Amino acid sequence: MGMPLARSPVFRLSRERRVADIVAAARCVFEDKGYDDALISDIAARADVVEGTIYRYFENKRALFASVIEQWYGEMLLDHDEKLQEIRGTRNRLRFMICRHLEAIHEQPALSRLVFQVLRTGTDYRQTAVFELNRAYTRKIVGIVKEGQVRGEFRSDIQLRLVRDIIYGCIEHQTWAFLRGEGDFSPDVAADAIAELVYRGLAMPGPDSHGHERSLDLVDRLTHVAGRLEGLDGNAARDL
Amino acid sequence: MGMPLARSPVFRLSRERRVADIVAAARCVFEDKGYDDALISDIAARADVVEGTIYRYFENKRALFASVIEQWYGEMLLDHDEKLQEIRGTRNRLRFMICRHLEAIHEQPALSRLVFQVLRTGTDYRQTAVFELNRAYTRKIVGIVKEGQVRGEFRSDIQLRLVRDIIYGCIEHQTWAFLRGEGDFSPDVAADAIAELVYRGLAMPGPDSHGHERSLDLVDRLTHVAGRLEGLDGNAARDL
DNA sequence: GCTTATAAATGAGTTTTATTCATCAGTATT
DNA sequence: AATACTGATGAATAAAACTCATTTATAAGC
Repeated sequence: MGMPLARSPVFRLSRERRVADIVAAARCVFEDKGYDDALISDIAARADVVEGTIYRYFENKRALFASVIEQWYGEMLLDHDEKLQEIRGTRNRLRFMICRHLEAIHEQPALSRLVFQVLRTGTDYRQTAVFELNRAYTRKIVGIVKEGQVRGEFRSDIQLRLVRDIIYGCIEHQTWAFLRGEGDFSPDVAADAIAELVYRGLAMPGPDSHGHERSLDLVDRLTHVAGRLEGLDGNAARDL
Repeated sequence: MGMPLARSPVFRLSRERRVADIVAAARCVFEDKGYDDALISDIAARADVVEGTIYRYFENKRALFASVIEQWYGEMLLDHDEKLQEIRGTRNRLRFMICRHLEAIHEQPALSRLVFQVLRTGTDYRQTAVFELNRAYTRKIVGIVKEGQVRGEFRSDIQLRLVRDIIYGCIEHQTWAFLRGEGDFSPDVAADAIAELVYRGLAMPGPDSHGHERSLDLVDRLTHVAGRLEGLDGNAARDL
């Protein structure tokens, strides 16, 4: 029998700190290896711990991955709300939401793909925190469409769920080629096209509907801009 | 050293027959266990062969899965063409395609889910036979829309790719809850709703009233100016 | 300062599965 | 009948997720 090997010096961290380190390491590894090829041993090495340590804090690989995504979603949703508040007009608000989603995918293709591939396909998806975050996010779109209905821009006989599915589904489908690494796309251009088509599909029927909603939209924007020009404080000046 | 164990009697089949058996067995197992939980040993047992035999005919688990899906797609596309030929009218034809896709998902939720989860996410998807079959399928939708444009029912300024993505994306998104086993849906009802919205989004706008051109023109100019003044977020910035 | 309880961390297993390979044995060919 | 061919076997290998008994840094109580 050999005598016990000397252990490498052990650094003990608080639970929070260690968890944060592991999640950060996992995020890197998942990003550049995908889910299956990301090894727990890779993650452990990058986080400067041993494999067993990871299982002290996470039930399994999937749970660790879920934590990574939760963190990412949290970051994203933060600056979202404030920016949306500044946007006036149904059309612009709709376009903003669409564009944001496209941008998120464009900036984090690897993580986005994994959400679609790994997380959403699980039967336990509804119990996930990510599911809840997603709901909060999609509720905003639904809210915007409702608003449009109240203002008389949109027909009131459309199912809100359907609109949500059209928007998110289209965005996703449109980005699949990019997510597989086949070429690039412009979130701005794509957002314009999608918003246009969706808007038209929802708009009130009638010969002048298109012009009508656009002028309503414009009145909003001009009101907003006029307010800013009238104020002409430091903020507005910077923005010009 | 022990003497060699007696082998179970060996049944030798033709290559084609054996492959067919294995694919059939694999399809069953994938259907009720999903991809990860479907073991090669399960499949081998159901096909009455030993694990090694499977690797004689398929490079790996993924390739076997791809074969299963190919077979399924093949079956589906067969009766598709003839039925479509009987349908008259752009709107009906569009609705038919949408409904068919919804029905396929409704009838084979397990396989559908696996296509989305396993096959489409792979970087080698474009090299797959399934990819080609999918293209053939989507080309039909594009064809119908083009036809609609020629007949003057649809606007001609819409991107065909976008229409395709809207339709498929929406279908998919709408069926995700079902695919995770949360409740049911009616392909017929869903098809109506989707077809309606899409049709409206593509349809030619109604005739304009007098003098409307001018105000539309003005709206365009003001919109542009407003965009420049607003230019605080990345959205409006593109107008500069 | 010393003892002791707590929980962070280790690293050597265990288990589960896909995959490989040397060998065997029906079937067809000469 | 001898030979080549190829379908089939099953034991072995390998890769990775996951477990656990043990160790030890840190903090709390005296």
